[in-house]
Amino acid sequence: MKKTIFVFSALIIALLFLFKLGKYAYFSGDISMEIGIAVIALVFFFIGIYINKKALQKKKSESPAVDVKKIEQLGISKREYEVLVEISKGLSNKEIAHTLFVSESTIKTHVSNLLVKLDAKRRTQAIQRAIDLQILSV
Amino acid sequence: MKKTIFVFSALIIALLFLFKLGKYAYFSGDISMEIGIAVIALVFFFIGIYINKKALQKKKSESPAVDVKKIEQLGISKREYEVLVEISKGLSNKEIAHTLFVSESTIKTHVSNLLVKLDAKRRTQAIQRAIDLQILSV
DNA sequence: ATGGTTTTGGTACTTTAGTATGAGCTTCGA
DNA sequence: TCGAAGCTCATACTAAAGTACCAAAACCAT
Repeated sequence: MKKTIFVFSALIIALLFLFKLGKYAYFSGDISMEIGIAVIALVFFFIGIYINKKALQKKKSESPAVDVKKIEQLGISKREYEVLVEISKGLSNKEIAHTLFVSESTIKTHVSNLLVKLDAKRRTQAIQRAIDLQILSV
Repeated sequence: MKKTIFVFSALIIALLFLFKLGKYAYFSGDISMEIGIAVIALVFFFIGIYINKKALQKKKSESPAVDVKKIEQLGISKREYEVLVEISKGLSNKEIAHTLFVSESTIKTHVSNLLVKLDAKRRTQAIQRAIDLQILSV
């Protein structure tokens, strides 16, 4: 929002500046005035593109980020989240146990807790829920 | 590409038209000329936004589409793909059997075939592979 | 119509996944 | 320092998931 205000302020200033240019052009005849108008048009044309691009960049960078707040809200611990990530990669409990250097029993405990906290019956459903909740970066 | 050419042609026409407007404004004094310039600036400002938005829409609609060719290349049949979609929703074999009105045995057969064709050991891995291959719309 | 593919289904079996319960250990804030 | 919370692990189950192999319809193109 602050940036939007700043950009529009800059726009107004640019507009006023172009008014001055327009006046100078006014004294120097038709042809240079047409060039001046063309310059003004092009400048604002690219300003429009620039602002639009900036606005869309924000939207993009907002969506695929992992929502840390929701992880806390769901009461998911760091270790449980690590397990969740490995699940989403398609690993089995045994494989996850190896990559995290713990026993398979531990992983099973974490998975069971995850299923409760994510309100899922299976690990595949947990993946879907996590994606919906923007907890996992797809 | 055709659209781009068309848009730029329209831009040039609009520019010529605004030159005429500029000349009329030239005869009616300073104030109306400033307004004319402002109008020109605003018009091109929004034209820039519009063109940029159109260009980005194309990019977006290109990426998240399901790649039908790859499905064929992998030898995945329609029915098998249906099962794949249900798997990605987090359903169990029994649930998939109900939604597709067949027996659980049939689903197991489809799943086994899918795992081979997707080179996966588990259904969770199959989901990941399918997403990587752009076979599933995330 | 005949052969290839798809879809369907079954049996029998092995392997993962998931639940329930209990328990020892660490960490960290009140 | 005391308890709550998190991490760890085990046992003993039940329930899904997955494999292997077979086989009968259905569908589709030559």
